Amino acid sequence: MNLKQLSELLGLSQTTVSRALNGYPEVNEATRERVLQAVKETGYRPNKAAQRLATGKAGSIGLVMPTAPGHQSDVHFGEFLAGLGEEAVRHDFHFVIMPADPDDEVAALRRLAISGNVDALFVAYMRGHDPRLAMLKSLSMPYVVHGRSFGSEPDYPYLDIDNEGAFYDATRLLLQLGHTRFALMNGPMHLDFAIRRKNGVISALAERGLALDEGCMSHALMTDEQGLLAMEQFLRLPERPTAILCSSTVLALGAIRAVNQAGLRLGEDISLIAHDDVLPLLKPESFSVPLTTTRSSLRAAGVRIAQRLIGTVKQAGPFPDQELWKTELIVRASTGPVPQA
Amino acid sequence: MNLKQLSELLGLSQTTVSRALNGYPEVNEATRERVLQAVKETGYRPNKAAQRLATGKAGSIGLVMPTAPGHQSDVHFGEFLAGLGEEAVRHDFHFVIMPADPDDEVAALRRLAISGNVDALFVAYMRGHDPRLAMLKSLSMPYVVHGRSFGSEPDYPYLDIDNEGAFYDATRLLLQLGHTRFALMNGPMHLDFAIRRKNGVISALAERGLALDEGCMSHALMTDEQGLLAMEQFLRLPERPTAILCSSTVLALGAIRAVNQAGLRLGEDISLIAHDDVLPLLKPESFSVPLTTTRSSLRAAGVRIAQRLIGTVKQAGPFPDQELWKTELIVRASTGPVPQA
DNA sequence: TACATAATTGAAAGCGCTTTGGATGCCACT
DNA sequence: AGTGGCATCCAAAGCGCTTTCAATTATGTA
Repeated sequence: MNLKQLSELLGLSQTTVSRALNGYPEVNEATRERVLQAVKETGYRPNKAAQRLATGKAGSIGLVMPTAPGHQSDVHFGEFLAGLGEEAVRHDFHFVIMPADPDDEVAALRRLAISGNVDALFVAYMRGHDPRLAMLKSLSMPYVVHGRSFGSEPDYPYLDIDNEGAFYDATRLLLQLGHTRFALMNGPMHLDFAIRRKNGVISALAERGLALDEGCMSHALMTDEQGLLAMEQFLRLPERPTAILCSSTVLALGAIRAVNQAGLRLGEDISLIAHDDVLPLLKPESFSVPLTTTRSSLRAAGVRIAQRLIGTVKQAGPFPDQELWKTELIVRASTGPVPQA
Repeated sequence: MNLKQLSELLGLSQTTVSRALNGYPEVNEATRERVLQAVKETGYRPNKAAQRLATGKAGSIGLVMPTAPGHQSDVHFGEFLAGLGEEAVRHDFHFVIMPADPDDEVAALRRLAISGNVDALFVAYMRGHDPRLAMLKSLSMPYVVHGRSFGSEPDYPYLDIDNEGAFYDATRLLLQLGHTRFALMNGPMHLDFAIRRKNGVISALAERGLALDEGCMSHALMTDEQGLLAMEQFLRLPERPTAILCSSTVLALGAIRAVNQAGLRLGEDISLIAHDDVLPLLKPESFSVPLTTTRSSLRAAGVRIAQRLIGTVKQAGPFPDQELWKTELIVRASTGPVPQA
């Protein structure tokens, strides 16, 4: 069943049927009803390829999937994708996923853009001074960045969470509980969120005249293993930190294992706050000691970015260019007053 | 730059240029060279939408992304996708990803198929007696199943690993080491791979006149947390098992935590073999006690399935309909002789 | 009542590609 | 010279949709 057949069936022209379907105002409401009814009865579905050809819109958003060892199959990627997908499916949009080595990001993104089968780009894993921004700006294709790029003029469309604020608040909470010896378990140093989280911690500490020692900071891939290693290192320090800030619940997993192995009690000897992306795999509330977290749903961010991207392609109203989401600080049992030595 | 312009530039017809580009035999080699040269110089790229319209091929493969809580953002999904993507990008194929609730799988798959923007379907998370198979067969669209469906006639195209063989071999190894008390930590009961792995263990044990007690079997989502819980339960049994088979390295993570917490030594008091999907997040060789595993790369499976799917759409030679991959049994330090009581 | 205006609808021209159904010229062979 | 067979190439017809431009009818207005 195609447009022609449908229009013949209705005794209308293809033009009118097309307009009725696409919500054009110049078609009689009664006619539109009739068309809609016929669509329901016949099960007619417009041919995507033809629509694309005629409109020049592909109905898809492109994204690069980093694929080097370590970056590979990031737990967060799937969750984010679920968010994008949730929105995309409502608009009959789909994804063009291009796998690429992180070193090839700029080129991969350009290839994707000129490939002609995407209408918009989604960009993630932002770094400080990210080289992709300049390329994106030159591209004349809508895009939204997830995160930001520290050190670059913030004149590009993005959605980010307030990483600095989150870790500032978390640090303040621990300070109020009396802690003075802090450690930060962070993601890879070049990534934007890691930079901002570090800044948040540092500025909260600075207000009390405290500083974050180099030895009390780790930058690593956010895996269980790395969390364990980093925590073991912290625990070996002569002045053992009592307050740990952790960029991911995945890292926290390993970290807590180290704490337990050392015979220490979480929430008593050691307080820990982790950032929670709301991964269904790892619920902070069901840890043996429920985790205090800064929370922001990765999936919700995916939904919102898809909205903006698709909305822009469909020219459906203006969207804010920059959005900064606050995180929630949720206190559970992994934080407690500093132990009396 | 489009076909028309390119052909005018060359003083050829669109027909000839099109054929030269698509490898048709009836075009003079010299002409073809000339065309190829011009393509290089002008940077001409065929318009995908037009090709799709003309050929009726969308150049994409569709997949459903399960999205219910728990199933959500499965670690394995991303890794598998990386494999699919790796192959797809070589052929300028992309994915249409449709998120759907697992309860809605059949309908979602049908919607995807009739949406008209996919040429082939990829289906995963197979269950015993999977209801999707009948629907797929009625669809007249190529598809490949990852895994199989226990209890259904195996007359559909699939790629699976020999789950039964893997766990049979693993069990045999442990038997040879003298173990007699076994436990199996498995994935969700309804999933095909879980059924087959259980069968593998049972049949190896049966050869020695042993059986797998109900209490020594757990079926759960493959998360760290569930691994911990299951192992804690096993360790509380009066006749504590000494040999553990584990359906995932993620489960093993939690399981090992429980072992450590109980003050037992992995590879000495308790032997454990886990199935390793080669997730970059979790390398069995870098566990504190390196893990003995049955290994099969999920990513490689993704690549292969994409090959078959794309090859079928492009009608590039016949592909085997059924493939069963052997797994590797890799012995590391988490297995040892049964402790002398 | 006559005419401008608004409300509906249609015919037809693309969008850029593939492919069918011939052309054309050239050669070898009767 | 006449014929059939090849090797090349092309004109033109779609693929199924959107959209421009124009036609038709209904509605007001003077």
